[in-house]
Amino acid sequence: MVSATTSDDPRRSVKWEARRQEIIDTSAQVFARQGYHATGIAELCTVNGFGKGALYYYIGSKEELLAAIHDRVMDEVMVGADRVAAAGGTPSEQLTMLGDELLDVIHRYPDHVWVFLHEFPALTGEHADTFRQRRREYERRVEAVLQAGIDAGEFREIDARLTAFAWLGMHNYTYLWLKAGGRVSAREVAQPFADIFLRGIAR
Amino acid sequence: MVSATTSDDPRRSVKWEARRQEIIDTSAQVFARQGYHATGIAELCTVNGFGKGALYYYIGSKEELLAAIHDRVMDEVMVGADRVAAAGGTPSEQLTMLGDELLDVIHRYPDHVWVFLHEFPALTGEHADTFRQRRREYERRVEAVLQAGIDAGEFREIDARLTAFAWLGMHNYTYLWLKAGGRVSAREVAQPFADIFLRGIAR
DNA sequence: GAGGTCTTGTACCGACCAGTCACCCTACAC
DNA sequence: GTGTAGGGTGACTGGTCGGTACAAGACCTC
Repeated sequence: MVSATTSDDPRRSVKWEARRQEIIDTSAQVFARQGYHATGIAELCTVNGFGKGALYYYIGSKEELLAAIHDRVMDEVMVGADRVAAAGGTPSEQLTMLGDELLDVIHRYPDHVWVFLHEFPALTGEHADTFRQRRREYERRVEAVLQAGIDAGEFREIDARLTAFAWLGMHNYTYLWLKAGGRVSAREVAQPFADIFLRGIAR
Repeated sequence: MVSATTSDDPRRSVKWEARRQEIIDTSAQVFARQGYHATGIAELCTVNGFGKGALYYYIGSKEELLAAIHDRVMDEVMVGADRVAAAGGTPSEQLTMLGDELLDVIHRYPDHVWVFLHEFPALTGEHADTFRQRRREYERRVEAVLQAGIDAGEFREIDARLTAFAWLGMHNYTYLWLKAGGRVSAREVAQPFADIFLRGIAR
């Protein structure tokens, strides 16, 4: 899974990349709090401590910044899914691990995920296409695990696609209240969620 | 549950109320497609077939229009919850009915629900307070049914609050693909969802 | 210190924003 | 015929928007 975040321009310095990442992370916080459209470039300049010229030197455009936030989330989610696939195990174990990984990302990047789930319609053109494609790919991974469980007789005869959406909704919706440093850890949520879901679809 | 949508100004004519409702519904479609901030008043004028003056004659302000869309959804959801409470039955039956009602609203008002789930952070002041309060009230209803099931020994010893969020996420997330006139009906989704969830939390 | 590249602040651009205002049109009452 | 009120228009306002141009400072290499 090649990262879509890293600039494909090798001429940029390491320092440039680092600053860009910082701007992406800081801006994600602001977008999460106020919304993408409600946040002006001037405000992003203030919170990032740059003038407009410097900011645009790093971000290209406002939408590119939004796309970078999306990619940051998708990168993490996909890396997690790859780890799960590499680990192997039964479909039940795979699904449990997927939940662990997904909630871990939501827990570690609450602002990025908030932006991701709220502002994705603001992406246009190629950005929108790329995003939809990656999101769809992740959904298919979940669906595939469910289908494998059905085929193996581990899960009952459910609609894999519909059930995948149920699973995704249950987990993604935690973006509203699951935060790093909050009352509960990612694992403390993932465990009971996996309990409910696996019992729910077990043969 | 008194509706918060209906204007509290009794001097307005029936015709005025009807036109206002039409504008709310049409605007919800546009907001759902493009986003609240990305949609200008001028565009709302075009799609609704009014000049600016006439539009403001009905909506008061852009945010009031957004609030009206939110209220429309919450009204429907709350009416559904009241129906369920009035119907009685075991906690399992109650939860099943709540799912039926909720998905029915999402199915019938996909645009309103989309706006509701994406743009609620754009509400400010009193609008935001009212909305948060009503939303929280619905969450507590779900939580209460779960707690009743635990107390009755019908469900196992789960965290009612956490489980309520799981249930809400699973159902609310259908706003992404569940549409009136679509491939599947609300009931066809609610049934397997209830299956999964009730098995998942059964003692 | 010369020359070049990287980095940055600022003035500025045209477009668009939500909202207002003075005025008009039509229907109906008397 | 005149008065009145509900319903409607669209030009206009002050401000903000995302984005650009460009001069100049900072820093590196030789």
